[in-house]
Amino acid sequence: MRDKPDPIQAQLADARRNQILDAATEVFAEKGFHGATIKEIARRAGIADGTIYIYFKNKPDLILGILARLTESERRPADLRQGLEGGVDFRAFMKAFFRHRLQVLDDNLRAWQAVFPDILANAELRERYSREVIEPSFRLGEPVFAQMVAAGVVRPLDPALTLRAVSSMFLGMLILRMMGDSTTERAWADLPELLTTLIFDGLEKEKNA
Amino acid sequence: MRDKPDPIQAQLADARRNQILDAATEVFAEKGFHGATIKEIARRAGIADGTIYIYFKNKPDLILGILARLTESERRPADLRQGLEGGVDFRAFMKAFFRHRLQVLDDNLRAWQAVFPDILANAELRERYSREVIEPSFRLGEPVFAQMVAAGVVRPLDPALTLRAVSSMFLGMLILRMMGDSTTERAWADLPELLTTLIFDGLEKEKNA
Amino acid sequence: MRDKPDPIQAQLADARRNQILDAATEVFAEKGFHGATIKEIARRAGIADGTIYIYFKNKPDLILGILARLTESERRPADLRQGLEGGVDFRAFMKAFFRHRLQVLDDNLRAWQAVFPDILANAELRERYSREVIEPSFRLGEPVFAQMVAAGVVRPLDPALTLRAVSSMFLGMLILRMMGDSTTERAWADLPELLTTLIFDGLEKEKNA
Amino acid sequence: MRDKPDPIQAQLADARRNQILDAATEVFAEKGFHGATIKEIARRAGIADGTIYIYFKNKPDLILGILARLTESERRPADLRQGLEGGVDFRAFMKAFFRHRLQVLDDNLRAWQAVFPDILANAELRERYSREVIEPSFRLGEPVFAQMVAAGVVRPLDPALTLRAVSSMFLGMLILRMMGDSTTERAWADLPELLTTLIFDGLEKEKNA
DNA sequence: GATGAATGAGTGTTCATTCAT
DNA sequence: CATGAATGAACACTCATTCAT
Repeated sequence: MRDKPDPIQAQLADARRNQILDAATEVFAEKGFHGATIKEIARRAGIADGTIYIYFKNKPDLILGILARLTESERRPADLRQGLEGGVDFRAFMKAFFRHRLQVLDDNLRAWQAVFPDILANAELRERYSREVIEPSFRLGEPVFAQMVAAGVVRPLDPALTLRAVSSMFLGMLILRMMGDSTTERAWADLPELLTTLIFDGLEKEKNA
Repeated sequence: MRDKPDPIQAQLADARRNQILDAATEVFAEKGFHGATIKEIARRAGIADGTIYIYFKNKPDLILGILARLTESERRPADLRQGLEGGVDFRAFMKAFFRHRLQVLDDNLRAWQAVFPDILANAELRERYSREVIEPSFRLGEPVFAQMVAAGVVRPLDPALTLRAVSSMFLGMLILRMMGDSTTERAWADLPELLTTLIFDGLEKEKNA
Repeated sequence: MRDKPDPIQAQLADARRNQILDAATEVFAEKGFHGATIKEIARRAGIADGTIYIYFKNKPDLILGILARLTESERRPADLRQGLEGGVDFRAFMKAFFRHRLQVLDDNLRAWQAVFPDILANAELRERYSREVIEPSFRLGEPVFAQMVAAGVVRPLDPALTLRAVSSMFLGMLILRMMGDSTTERAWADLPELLTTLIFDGLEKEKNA
Repeated sequence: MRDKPDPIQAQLADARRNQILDAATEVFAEKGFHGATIKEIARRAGIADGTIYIYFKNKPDLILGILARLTESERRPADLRQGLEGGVDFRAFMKAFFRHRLQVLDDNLRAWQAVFPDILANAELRERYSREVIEPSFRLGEPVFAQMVAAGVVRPLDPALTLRAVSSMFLGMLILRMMGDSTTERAWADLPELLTTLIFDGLEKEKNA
């Protein structure tokens, strides 16, 4: 009644939260935020409607909950040692990094599908996500890229814009997946190689003959 | 007394339709499809609620109307002569093409913002758009790219995937704009150059010293 | 410009009114008063929506118009000479009268179908029809029946009630027709004989052996 | 904790359903199906609008609900022993049967008023009611009447038609009640006797002097 | 007179949210 | 905590009616 119950209760509560968020993710992904009803989410989670409101303030809060799990999962640092053993090969690092990003996107596809349309549609959510996730992420990446330019590893391009262009490519591929493009889905495993070639080497043939 | 009225009526009706679609585009872009109410759209268009239903079957039909205007506008062929004078320089062509695409995206930004979240959220719309716009567009581009590979102009990459990757980059940049990213907005005019360098020349520095 | 146009105009106007009432009768009969729309009635009459409002104050006024034509048609006195030639046979008169009533009901079936449900549903119409048609009709019939009782032609039953009972039978048969009962429809021609036997002679077998 | 709740819940739900149907019957009877609003029905039932939709799919479903209660109530078999004690007097049986039918009609007057206009107006409902109630009822009665003809108890008339004629009389009297005819209302108790005389003995005076 | 585009009041229905049990 | 019946605000949509042409 004082110390013990807490951790157990907390774990149970956490399990419930995740159970609800799983159901919400499914239903949002299938029908969109507005097409989904609390009733359906509760049914899918195997609980009563009202129970959802014990764990979440309201329906939009479910989106925030999914988004939080999502950003946390995306934030988990990659283990990029694979493919980087023996030497500071930037091309190889890039490919490993791309592979990791694509893997994470693929893992979270349903969650993105659940959350992304509403991020785009809802001004408040849009600004919040921009401010809290996108901008910080770019702010982190820009000096890194600038450093690489300075080190002469990559072509001297505008860091902010280049970063956005490369990120856009992943964003765009994610959306193709969300649109159900089967070609993209089937070839997902080939993307690290292809994108690395495209971005690192360029389309132009036989550059260094 | 029999010939004249028809075209005039048709023109008036067309004007009304566009007036309504303009208002709908604004409101959908601001509040999303479900956040927007017919009342607000009518108010914004300066007409009565009921009038909308003379020109459109129902609310979803407004999205289809916006989408139709959008795809028509996107379909209009580019005049790529600028920047292509004097020689068949593929890099220059690519840049001109990119500039045109970006221009069109910029012109239609509000319409995309109105329509895109719902395309992602709504399975029916998603499939329809995939089938009617995206797939045909890729089907058109793939042989062109394949030809360029065969001609030795570009590196031998999988056409379907490469096309998707490049398209994704534009899709992604569009989404960054929709997210309100000010950097992307400010530098939109620099993108043709940057993206061309990135994709055609690659990130790697000094490839052909 | 003063005298001549009038009758012609009046005739045209009358034709239009009837054209509209014909269409309204059809549509009301098919879909009921509320299920019918002015648009559909106008379309069926081959005119524009607004035109109806030149000839009728509003939608309920159409019901009154149909009802007026109906009561007028029902009021037209029967020519009961057929079957009454040679002698004052009351049974024969009754049968002739029944035949005439049934004929009129059959002629006006569509109009009844159009008008009757709304008479029942609408308190105002109900009271109006009771006051203006039903009650006067009974008030007319009661002394006649009373006279026949006095004359010893028929059994001494309460005139008001007996009249109502007999009328009810026709009302009920009309409703069976409106309900689509095919037996009643097929045997409509046999009804005068049957109803006369039933009411005049009674069910009981072989009364006067 | 598992057995009890169910029956109690079911009973509560049933009470709610009936509470709603009672209110709907009143409002439909007063204003007709289309004149009645869900708001008014809810107000009359002392509940919120939305609650109605927990128990009924939609507004038409309320009519079906009233109709179901009505047909069930009409189906309850009569206890015809009264007036039949001591001998198989068919005339007495008929009178008792008539009395019972009239009693039931009187009991359900409001429900009939609520439901009947819409049965007449609505083709779907009309067919359904014909098929499910009227036709089976006649199919049940016809052989009974035919038997009585065979037994020589009644005059040899077409069973199907005679049955319809007699039923029509009750249908018609019900409609006179619905029309508000005060004479019919006041004399309702006298009807069994009168109708029996009319139908069994016939109008003709002194048949068996 | 005739038209039919425009109007906007009115309503059935949904569904997020609450709260008594 | 869990439930799910009840709530009622909100909204898409219809359609009788009007009126400028």
